[in-house]
Amino acid sequence: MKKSASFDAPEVLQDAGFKVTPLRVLLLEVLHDAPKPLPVSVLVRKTKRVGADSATVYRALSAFVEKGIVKCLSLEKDKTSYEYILGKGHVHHVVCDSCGTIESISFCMRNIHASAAAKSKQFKLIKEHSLEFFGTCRKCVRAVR
Amino acid sequence: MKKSASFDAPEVLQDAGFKVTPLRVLLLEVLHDAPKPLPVSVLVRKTKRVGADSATVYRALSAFVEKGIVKCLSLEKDKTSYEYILGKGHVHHVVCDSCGTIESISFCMRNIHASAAAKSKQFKLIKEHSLEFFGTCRKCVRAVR
DNA sequence: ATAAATGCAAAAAATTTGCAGCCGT
DNA sequence: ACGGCTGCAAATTTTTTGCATTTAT
Repeated sequence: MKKSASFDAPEVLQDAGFKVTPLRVLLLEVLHDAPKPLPVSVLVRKTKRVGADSATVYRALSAFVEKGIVKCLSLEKDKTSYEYILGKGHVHHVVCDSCGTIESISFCMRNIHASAAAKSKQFKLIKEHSLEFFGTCRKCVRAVR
Repeated sequence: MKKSASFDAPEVLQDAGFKVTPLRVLLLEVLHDAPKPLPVSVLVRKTKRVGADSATVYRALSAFVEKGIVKCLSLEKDKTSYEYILGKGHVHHVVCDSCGTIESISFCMRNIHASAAAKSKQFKLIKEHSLEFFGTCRKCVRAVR
């Protein structure tokens, strides 16, 4: 298996003012290469190979979030996941309510923030949104038949 | 302070096949009367007055979710909340990124499931979605000035 | 009567913190 | 050399589970 050819994790780390350590490089590569958000459990497991402690992983993830490199989200109950977002446009997800499979999709809605702000009493300006879909994936639909 | 005049918690419980116990009645009323999702910590605290243990609250909440009476969601990191949904249409939320205030808003998007399904490879049919907005509420905008 | 619901205690899981030492810059 | 980063251990917080007992139907 090959690493992404064009992604330069050390550069991203340096640009964000971080040191280039083995854990953070690996963590960033794993996150960048994933086609969908990865749960903490997976990130902790994958970084065990460089001897990383879960506490360090949590700390690195928080640091990444602060710099806007990754995003934290919880699509499934009691399952926090992280997703690489730097430079990427807005991404949404579809979650399988049967097996938990997650697919990322791009989906653009114009003026949605303004429309939402118009409905709101307490907010004048809305800056972000998250949109997630739920359904049963083809594999699980087949399994039920 | 008066309880909602028309909401009959015992009836909802019975219809769902549950027993009508003090805790579950109170819990359901609290959830029903709230204009926004309530975090577990709040629900546990509010039900302490009938001597409820947090384990019992968790169990009741899970039971409610299974019957489709309430919905579980986590709008803020590491903060699981529950919201009454029985009979209500789709509700969305706006979260203040500064103080965490949550406002519920109604917001309808036609054909959004079909549009999303069209973008997806792994899903043919999408059944649900969640849409949450983030911004800074008027109070916090004022505070920063 | 009987099955569901509860309280209590204990366990398990998830996340955070303190601190001394290591390592990138 | 400095400060960020790390490992390790311990503390917190959140959620779940087992079990004997109570309670609604």
